[in-house]
Amino acid sequence: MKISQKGLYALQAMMMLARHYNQGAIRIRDIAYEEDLPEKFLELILLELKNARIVESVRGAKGGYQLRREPSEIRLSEIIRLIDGPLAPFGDAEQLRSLIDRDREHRTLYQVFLDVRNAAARILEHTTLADIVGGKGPGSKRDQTKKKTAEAPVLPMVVQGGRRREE
Amino acid sequence: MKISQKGLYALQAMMMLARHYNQGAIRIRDIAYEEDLPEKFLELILLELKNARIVESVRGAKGGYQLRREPSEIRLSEIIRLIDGPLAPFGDAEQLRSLIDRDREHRTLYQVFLDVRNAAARILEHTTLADIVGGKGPGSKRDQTKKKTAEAPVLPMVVQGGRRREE
DNA sequence: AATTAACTCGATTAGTCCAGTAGGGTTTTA
DNA sequence: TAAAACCCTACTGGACTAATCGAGTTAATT
Repeated sequence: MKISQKGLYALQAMMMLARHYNQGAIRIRDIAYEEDLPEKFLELILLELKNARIVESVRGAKGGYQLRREPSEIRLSEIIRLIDGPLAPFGDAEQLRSLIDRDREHRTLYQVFLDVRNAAARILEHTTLADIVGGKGPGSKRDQTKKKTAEAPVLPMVVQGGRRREE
Repeated sequence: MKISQKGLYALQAMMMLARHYNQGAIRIRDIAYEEDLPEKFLELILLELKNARIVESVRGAKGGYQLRREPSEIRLSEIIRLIDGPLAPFGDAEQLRSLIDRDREHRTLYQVFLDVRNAAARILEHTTLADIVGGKGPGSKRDQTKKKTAEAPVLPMVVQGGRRREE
């Protein structure tokens, strides 16, 4: 999974909206100015987020954009999937599972790809906007203490013969 | 990090060379045929792998390609970095660390990116060709125990009436 | 020595994606 | 009704992807 410039812009804009949650709609221009993003490009991005029902717009004078849900209810994975596609490093999870079933020669390789996508998913599904804006709320799991690595050990162990293995 | 078609070809070719380790050089044509890869394209890929000193070539009649090291000494991360670049989902690890230091507004976001790249690195640095071809080999530090664990689904994944995306 | 198998490598190409711009159109508020 | 703001389609230059082509070099075999 690759996060594009556009994906980064989307996340930055969403972080800003999360910081101003419940303070009314914010104009594209203000988001663009404060986050230093190209205004017209941002417009496109917010439109996509609106169509995905993650944000909502208020038209007319005094209009702008705001989140449709609490920041703690918006996962980073949702935004990234929308803008940049599946989390897997190759194809998507569904496809990888199918290849693991069907392609005997390469299933171990695809299993590694799936492990990588699961590791990414584990992080991005559990991190919400609230977690990264110093936000409120339950639903958040990230602890604020400083440590180098937060994730559970992931040891890839491929047993020849397509044996199942631990997470 | 995104693995391209070219990256997949590289990994497949390397798996094949690993399976025939110590059996002499193998012709591009044979690799292409057995793995069903475009021959001329594969030629380019093997050239890159040769310049990176991961494989070596034998010229002339009876020539071909072979690994320069044991399969257990070749990590998937090495091949992927060569063909498809850094493992991080955005930029590279170095750059992310720098952004975490310098960009106060977004450091939490970049920290998540770095967590994702570390999770991927943890897997890909520890998985070698030997691990995925059922090879011989010690040399890799994965533990040989197998535990039966039924697939851990990451999260039920809540879709709020939004656009459907696979994965 | 000639032949031939095989790698080497620069050039080219069609298609797609990325990042961003342009410019009207529509809706709402004052 | 006029201004503010979002809505939406179209376009573009550049980079990247996935190849292909073809001439050149090297080495083994006859």
